Amino acid sequence: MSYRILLVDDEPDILEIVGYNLKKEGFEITTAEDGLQAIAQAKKHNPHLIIMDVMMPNMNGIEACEKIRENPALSKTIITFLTARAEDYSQIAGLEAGADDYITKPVKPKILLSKVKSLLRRLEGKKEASVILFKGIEIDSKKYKVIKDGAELKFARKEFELLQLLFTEIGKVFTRDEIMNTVWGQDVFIGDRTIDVHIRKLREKLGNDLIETVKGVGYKLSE
Amino acid sequence: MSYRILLVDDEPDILEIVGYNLKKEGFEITTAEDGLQAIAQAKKHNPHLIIMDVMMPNMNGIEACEKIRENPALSKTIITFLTARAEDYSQIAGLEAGADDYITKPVKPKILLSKVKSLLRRLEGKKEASVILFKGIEIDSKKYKVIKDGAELKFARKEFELLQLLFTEIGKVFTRDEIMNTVWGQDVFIGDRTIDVHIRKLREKLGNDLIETVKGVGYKLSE
DNA sequence: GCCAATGTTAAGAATTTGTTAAGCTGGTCA
DNA sequence: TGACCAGCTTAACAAATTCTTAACATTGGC
Repeated sequence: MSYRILLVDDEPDILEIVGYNLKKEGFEITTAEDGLQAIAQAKKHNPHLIIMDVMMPNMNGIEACEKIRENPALSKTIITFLTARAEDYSQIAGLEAGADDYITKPVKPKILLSKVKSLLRRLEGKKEASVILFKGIEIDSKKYKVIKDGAELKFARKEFELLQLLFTEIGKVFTRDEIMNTVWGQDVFIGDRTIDVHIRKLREKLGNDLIETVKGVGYKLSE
Repeated sequence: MSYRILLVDDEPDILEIVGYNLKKEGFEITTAEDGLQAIAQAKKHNPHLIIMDVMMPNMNGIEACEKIRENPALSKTIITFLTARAEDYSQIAGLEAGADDYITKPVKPKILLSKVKSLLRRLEGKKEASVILFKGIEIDSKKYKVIKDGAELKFARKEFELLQLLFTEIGKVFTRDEIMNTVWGQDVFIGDRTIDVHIRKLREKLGNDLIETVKGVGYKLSE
């Protein structure tokens, strides 16, 4: 049996693009264009996962999420918000509403997929350790939060994703290629300096001795 | 980390179809259109698996396979031929060239996938032993790190790669040609002294009695 | 002892990375 | 709608490191 996913967004374009990508992977897709429809569809199809825009007419995503969470029949449904805010991930209201995760627009197929898969994996019983601790730095990839010495630090999206990548394997050298493919995606071309600039920002916030340059190869977390 | 697969065929159609199917499964795909390209890509990306057509311009698959097999850095790479001959596996010249398996055209996605997966399963067990220990020297190729007697030593890229090569087979003599091809690549021309200089730097850092000169032949780790 | 192969050294070429500031974009808010 | 803003990318230059070379010294096998 394949997983059922409910897509909710008031822009038909988004529904189409995201829907296409998910269908290609074998998921069963249902769609809705506002919060009210979303609730109706959720009841009808009992989806495993709901990907929902926050800003919508009739009823916004937060409210819809709360309503859905009140329904015991849907207690196991995972809810993810789609949000345009690329600023500070952790600030977004909505975890309180019972959401499990966030996906930011513009949606990148690769990231979307890996996220969807990782979310659905929970249903199979496997849990992902979403919090990593190293050198007094705590990364909560579920909440997009970084805490250093007890204080929360703010990271822009690319910065966060880059940091997250480096933390996936502490000490391992990530080549520029790997970094580009993971953070920017396969078919995005950016200049070499761009990665440096992001690394610099991370160093600015986390100190100079966390990230080590391996000249000619890439970057790594220094142990 | 996902598996890297190198696809080699002179027909772009094949590359596209097969590539599409493999990407869908989460593999990282690189492509090449003849034997020469294949060798270059293999060196660059160090794929886990190479799926290669036999008949190609510039350099055919058999030759390319032999070349790749000569490269110690690619010793763990699995090579599979794509062949139109549905006759008798044993007839096909090529196992001698070091190939691991055959896939016959026309390629059926399902069969391809199950074969690819079964081939890659072989690697699971071996799981890149990325750390080698010898004479109190520890080399971690993932982390680009060398530890001698507990202390970490710094190596520049070429130095590290040269050292890494020597460690791929302890005691084996590596000729200057082998060293050049592996560390510098096929089409780079450097003077003879260059290798010496790098060897010297290694000796400087690791002691004079680790690397032995075999005059007229090359270098090796002394046992 | 001769001669080709290798060792050594330091200089400067070449490459890679760091830094800064400016421009662009897309979203937000009045 | 338009001004504003944060985030991303780029370009240009600076700095740092690595790589290569050339010139000369030394070695070891024949």
